[in-house]
Amino acid sequence: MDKLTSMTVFARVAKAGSFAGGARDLGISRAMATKHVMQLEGYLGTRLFNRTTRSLSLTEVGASYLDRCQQVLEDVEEMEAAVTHLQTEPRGILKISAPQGIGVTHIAPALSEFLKLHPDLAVDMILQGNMSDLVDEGIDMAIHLGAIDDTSMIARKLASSPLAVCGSPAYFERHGIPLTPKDLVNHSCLVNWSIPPRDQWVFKSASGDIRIKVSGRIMANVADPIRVASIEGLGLVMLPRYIVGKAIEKGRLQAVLEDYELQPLEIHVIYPHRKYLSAKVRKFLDFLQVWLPQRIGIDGVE
Amino acid sequence: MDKLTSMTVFARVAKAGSFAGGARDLGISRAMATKHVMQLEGYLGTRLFNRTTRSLSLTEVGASYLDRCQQVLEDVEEMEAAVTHLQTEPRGILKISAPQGIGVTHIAPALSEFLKLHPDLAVDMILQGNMSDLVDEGIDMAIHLGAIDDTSMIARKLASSPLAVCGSPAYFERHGIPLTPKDLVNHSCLVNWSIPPRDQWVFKSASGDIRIKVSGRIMANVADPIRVASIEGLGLVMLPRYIVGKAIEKGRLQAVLEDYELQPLEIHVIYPHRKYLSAKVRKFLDFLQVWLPQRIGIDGVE
DNA sequence: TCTATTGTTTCTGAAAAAGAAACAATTTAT
DNA sequence: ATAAATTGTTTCTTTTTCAGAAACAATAGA
Repeated sequence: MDKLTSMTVFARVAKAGSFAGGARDLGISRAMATKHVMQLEGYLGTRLFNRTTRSLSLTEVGASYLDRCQQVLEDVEEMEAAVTHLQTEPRGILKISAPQGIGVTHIAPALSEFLKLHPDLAVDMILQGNMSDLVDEGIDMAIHLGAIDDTSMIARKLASSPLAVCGSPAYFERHGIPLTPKDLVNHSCLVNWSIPPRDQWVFKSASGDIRIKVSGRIMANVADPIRVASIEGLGLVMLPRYIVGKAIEKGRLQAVLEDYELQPLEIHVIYPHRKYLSAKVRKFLDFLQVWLPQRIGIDGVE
Repeated sequence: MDKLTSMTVFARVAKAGSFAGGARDLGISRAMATKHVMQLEGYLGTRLFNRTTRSLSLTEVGASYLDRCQQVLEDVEEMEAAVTHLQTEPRGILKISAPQGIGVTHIAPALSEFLKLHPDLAVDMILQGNMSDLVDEGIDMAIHLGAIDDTSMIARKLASSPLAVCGSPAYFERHGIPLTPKDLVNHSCLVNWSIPPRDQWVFKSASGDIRIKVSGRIMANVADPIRVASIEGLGLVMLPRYIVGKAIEKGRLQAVLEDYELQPLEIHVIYPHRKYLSAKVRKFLDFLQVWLPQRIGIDGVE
């Protein structure tokens, strides 16, 4: 039984505070979590956990072991990162997380092209993961929309896309066209709460920012449903041009409040702060940096 | 395939300079050595060795990996030592090396008694290994006779035993009894060359040390054959009392040159210099420290 | 009380690990 | 120079191990 794996399991169980939790985190069965830790205990000849049938606590030895364990696991990780850093050709699996909208419209096509250049590379794409724990999930990089606050990561700005407030012509026929941001409070505004600041739409004006708290009958954590709902006439949406561009072009949606400037949506890529960056991450970063600004704004969902 | 094992194999192969050599050192087949390294290479996506069918050299990446590898392996070892250090009860396998003579007469009995006290302990005893590479062989402790020079080890003096020059009455009848050390050059002296200073017998006298270079028809690296040969009348031996005591007592051997003082044979135990000492080593050291001085000198081989 | 969840054990199919033998390539010995 | 030995690797087979499903006892919460 791979000792490093057992150490990982042990550390995770300790962190989660339970075998079941640790097993879930790692995607293995409870049975295996137990076995790994037992193996370790057998090998070391000590209990690492005090188990009282339902609650775990680290033994004194276990606590001491955990410390060093984590250090060793980190070292191994860094060692391997250092090696893959020396590679020039991307290979292995690139695990990338992105919001659904841009993920489908831009990142996936970018990846397709990138994969063609690098035959030894594979991709694991996670759309709309909660992205709270990049490193926990083993994610190499994540696309992030809007403001950045997490400082433990490195963020690089890739592009920005203008936002548009829009609705369907049918909707405007029934409810009228808002002429100032304040009018929005009387409209049904469909919100994509995955892009901060969630249910507030911010307009720029000479007299400072105007924040409008909007609400409507649909909220979603991805852009597509509300784009569709908006076309169906269910309300207004504020979405980036790369999502609604085509719909506006074809007249299915109509932009409003165009005299009021909106803070463009910034598109960042964030990745864990590491001493060594693997070739796959390094090269795809560079690739995106060139590719995305070229494509953003000229496309849109059909 | 256990990654730590693979790392160990890789490090050993690199050290040995060949797969076959590394495999021999580790006691595994050449096939496995290859596989372990290949696995590692596959995982890292780089060659670690440049193999030109018959000669090995580390890749640039391989060299960098080796460094960190060794560090990690050391860390793991220390981590586990730290854990076993916290144990109070000896357990696992105590690997101990000793010269054949004292190994059989004293260390083995001591171990028997010690094992009775500690049910979770097992022993791996190596008699008369060349003991050059204590840590390489994974030996926990070694009994050493005579002067100590290796400083990378910790040595603790356990006891000392007087040496006796003796031969069989039949031998003396035929060749006469040596009256001074110098007479020895005309005698057949059977030498145990595993105890330094090999073929020189050193006597103390008022006018300084007298070193006599002796020679005879039998040399051995263990004491027993020359003890037996001496009893058979084949020559003189210089052996510790705990070996020849009984034979002298029973008249099968006769001590000579008793007016000349011999540097007593010192018995040390040496063990690797480690930050953490396992319970099995710690406790057996203490056990021997008490047990051996009590027994040495009162016994002898039948 | 009943239900859900925990840690562990048992069992079974799948996966792998390890070495023996075979092989080509190459060095060393005779 | 020829033979013998040694090297790294591959193939093949046997044995061992691994991993999860299911079952189980124990416990916490509703």
